[in-house]
Amino acid sequence: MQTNKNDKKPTEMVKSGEGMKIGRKRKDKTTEDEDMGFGHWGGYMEAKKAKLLDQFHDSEIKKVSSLFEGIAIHVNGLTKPPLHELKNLMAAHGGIFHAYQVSSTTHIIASNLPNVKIKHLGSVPVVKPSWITDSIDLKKLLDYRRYLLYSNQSKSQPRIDFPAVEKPSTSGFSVDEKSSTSVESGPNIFEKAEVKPEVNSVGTTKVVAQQNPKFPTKTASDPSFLEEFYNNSRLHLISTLGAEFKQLVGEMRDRSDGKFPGRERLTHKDHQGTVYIHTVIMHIDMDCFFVSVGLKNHPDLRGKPVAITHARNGQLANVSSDQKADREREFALYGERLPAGAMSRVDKIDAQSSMSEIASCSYEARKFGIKNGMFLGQAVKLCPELKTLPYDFEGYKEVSNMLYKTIASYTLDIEAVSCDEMYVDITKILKESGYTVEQWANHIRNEISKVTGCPCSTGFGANRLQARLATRKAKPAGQYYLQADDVEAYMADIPLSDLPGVGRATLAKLKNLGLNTCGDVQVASLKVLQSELGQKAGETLKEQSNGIDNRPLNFHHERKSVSAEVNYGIRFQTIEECYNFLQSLSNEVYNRLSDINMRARCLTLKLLVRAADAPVETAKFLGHGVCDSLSKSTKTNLVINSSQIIFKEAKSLYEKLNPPFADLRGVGIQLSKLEKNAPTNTALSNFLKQAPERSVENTEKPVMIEKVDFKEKTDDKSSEKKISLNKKVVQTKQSSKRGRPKGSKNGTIKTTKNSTPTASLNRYFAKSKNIEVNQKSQQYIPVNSQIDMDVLKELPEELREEIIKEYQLNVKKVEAQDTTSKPASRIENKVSQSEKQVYQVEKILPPKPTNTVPMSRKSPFANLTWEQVKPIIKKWTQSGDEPSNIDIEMIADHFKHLAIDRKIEILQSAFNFLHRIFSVLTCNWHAAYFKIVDIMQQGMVARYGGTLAVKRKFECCEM
DNA sequence: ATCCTCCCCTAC
DNA sequence: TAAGGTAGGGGAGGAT
Repeated sequence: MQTNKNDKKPTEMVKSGEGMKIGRKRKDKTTEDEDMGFGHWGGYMEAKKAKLLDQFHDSEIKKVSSLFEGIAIHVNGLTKPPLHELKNLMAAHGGIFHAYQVSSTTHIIASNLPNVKIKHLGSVPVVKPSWITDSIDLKKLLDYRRYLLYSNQSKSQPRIDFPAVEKPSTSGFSVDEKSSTSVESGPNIFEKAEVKPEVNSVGTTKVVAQQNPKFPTKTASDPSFLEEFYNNSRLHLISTLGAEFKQLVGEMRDRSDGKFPGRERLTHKDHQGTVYIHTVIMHIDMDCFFVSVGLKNHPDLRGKPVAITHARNGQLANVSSDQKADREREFALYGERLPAGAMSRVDKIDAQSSMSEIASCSYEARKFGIKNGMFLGQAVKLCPELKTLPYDFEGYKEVSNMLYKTIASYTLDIEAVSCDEMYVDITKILKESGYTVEQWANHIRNEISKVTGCPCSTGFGANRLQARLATRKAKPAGQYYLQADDVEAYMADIPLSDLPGVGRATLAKLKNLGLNTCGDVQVASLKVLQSELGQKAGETLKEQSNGIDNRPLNFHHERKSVSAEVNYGIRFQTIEECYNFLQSLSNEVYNRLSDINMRARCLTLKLLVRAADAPVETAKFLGHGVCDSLSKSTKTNLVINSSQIIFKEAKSLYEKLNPPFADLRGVGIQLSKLEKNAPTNTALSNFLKQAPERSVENTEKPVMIEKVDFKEKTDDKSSEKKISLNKKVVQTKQSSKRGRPKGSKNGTIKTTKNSTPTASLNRYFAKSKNIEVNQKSQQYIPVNSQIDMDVLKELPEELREEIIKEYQLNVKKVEAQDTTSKPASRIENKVSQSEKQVYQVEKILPPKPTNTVPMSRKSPFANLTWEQVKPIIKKWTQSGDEPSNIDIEMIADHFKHLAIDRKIEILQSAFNFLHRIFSVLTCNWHAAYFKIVDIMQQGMVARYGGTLAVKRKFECCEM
């Protein structure tokens, strides 16, 4: 329960999910090997780190026996053979592999487990991997009890040595939990571990909660809490799977070859149907997704009221009178905070009711009034014969993948909504195949049903809203096309609750206005709607009530924030526990950030704190109870790209909010203002590694000189003549202390054909040494300001003139020489010797008055946008032999990020670093200088919103 | 006016 | 027992 801190407006924290729930797939320690033959999907594999494609991979494994039929393993920790092999073995021998331990997991495979893990494994036997391999070797399913890693019993109890029970490995053999226990006579230590009826008739079966007092229940104080929580959280799974499919669609579109095997298979039936000219949007949604998947293994329950929950029974045993009193108190408080007119989830439950949430329920259950998100206790009151099924996260993932794979074989005009729902623009499909909407609907629904074994419903319309509302009518297991002519009439009777965006609060407000259907809203005053719901929401509601929806499908999803929050199991007894958890959460959220190769600029800490009048023990086991919610975000524009920074900022925000840690009930970290990380460039990073003294942190200030003293370069005789700056050069400390880059010898530059990018870079970096200084005079001077004809030629005429004028360049044509051994322009390689012309700077810029960045001075590139300049530089870098692999965009991007950092040292380092690179690229120290100023200014202006503060910040940065 | 922060609301 | 996450749209009200 949350309360707005300011207006104390009561709200109820209700998470009602439609149907699909699954848990975040923790990062598999194993990486699946490569592309498994799905050409269409193959490239995605590398990028996704084996997430969604795991299932596809599995499907490629040929089943050779049914040895492990009925067995579902979860591998915990490092094993020999490793996890992925065990996985493959299971697939090959008819077993099931669970990436997470779920309630249907029959065995945990582990080679060793720390105590902390053991105590939370519950009742599932932990078995050594050799059980699997030995069984395969002997072609018999061996009794796992010989392979137990440890005994689940209390240590005081004697370990019983069981005789091996070996069963023939006939294909129909099933090691069902119940049947395997029957092997033993009388009670034994394993019985408790194994008797766990999967299917419960909630109203009748009563299982006494078993809790080993030696192993107190896990809360967020436990280091392994986060992982276990995520492994069991349906909401987490829904979220992460949804995000993954959105990303998947984008990636597939990027990699698509434009061929769709499914679509090609559709026969052109002489185009007997209508040829659709107008856009047709399909909305496709699996019917009570979790239940449908669960029923695949429990066909006996088809047609019965079924719900997916964690809890197995609707009534709790052993509720103390204190607990009952607390519950009543919390429920009352809960009701107080409920928005006026809103439905409560707790008004039909009592102190004994289970508060396990129903993730999904069958249509038969819905007839009793049971809804997704309802507490099991309440549901059982509505329908005592309700059957419950445990979660099967792996199964949901598998079906989701099949669903998306099926649709993707027809089109990639897909907007992923969640793991079981998407919008598809089928206009092209209809046009090409000549199918009518109805023919297509039949076809695709059949195929999905065949492939997934689960029913789905499809709705069609001219926009997403219409398609979606059509699906409502189509459900369950049906299809409906809402035609343009019918929209108006169809909308009138639609209840407002059916509209997307109309949830509990909005519905209550509308109800108070006497509005119940879209028809009501159609004739209501827009002003009234807006004053009640807000500007935007009022407008949207009005439009939607008329069936209007102008939002196009979004095929490419771009993430705007990354977050991780936990509002369950938060019970800290010390501040250290709290900070430790914050650290875990920081790691988690950082991993997600780095998974998508981004960095952030803003961090928000979100806390749920027990309301002052709420009982300390919540009604729901380890729930958050009635809470106030607080949030606070960072105000600096600090680059957030490590878990250390995340933790530091989160901790600092926590200290600002400073709630009593014992009253914490929820913690979340959100990162926003995301930016793409500069793509990693191996050449560049290798280069930096090889020349650490020139890394960003160590580069020196730009060179300065007292007098305009020139002299010929000394490091390369043959190039000296080209350089007209025949003045005395004062060798500075800076240039002399710099390490010599690889590939250069005595500062001379070897030009080698087929040189590596790194060598190239080094070579040119060495050349940038030609910027030399005399530190007495504080003047900037480009000692090596050669401007190639080619460079000038690339620029537009006016710009060329402008540069020459602005820089007062008296360019002089110099006879080309043999320069193969000179540190001259990299361009010479692509210009024939006779054509080669090098212009030289004869007149140098006037002395710079101060050592600050001359803001008023215009860059030679000032009239060009960066976008215009980029292709020019790109051309230089791409067409020549060198520096061939420098990605100019990457460099610029890299610098933009550095440039917008507030820290002056970093800014300055950035400047120096960028300057070096650009000097190399342009062979024009001065142009490079101003280009960088531009880039950095752009970066800062973009970041700081063009305020005066930007200029001040920039100006005060010593360069 | 416009932006930023701290919420609320919604969807799955 | 129970696993109440996560991302995005948007608004109120203060800061600039």
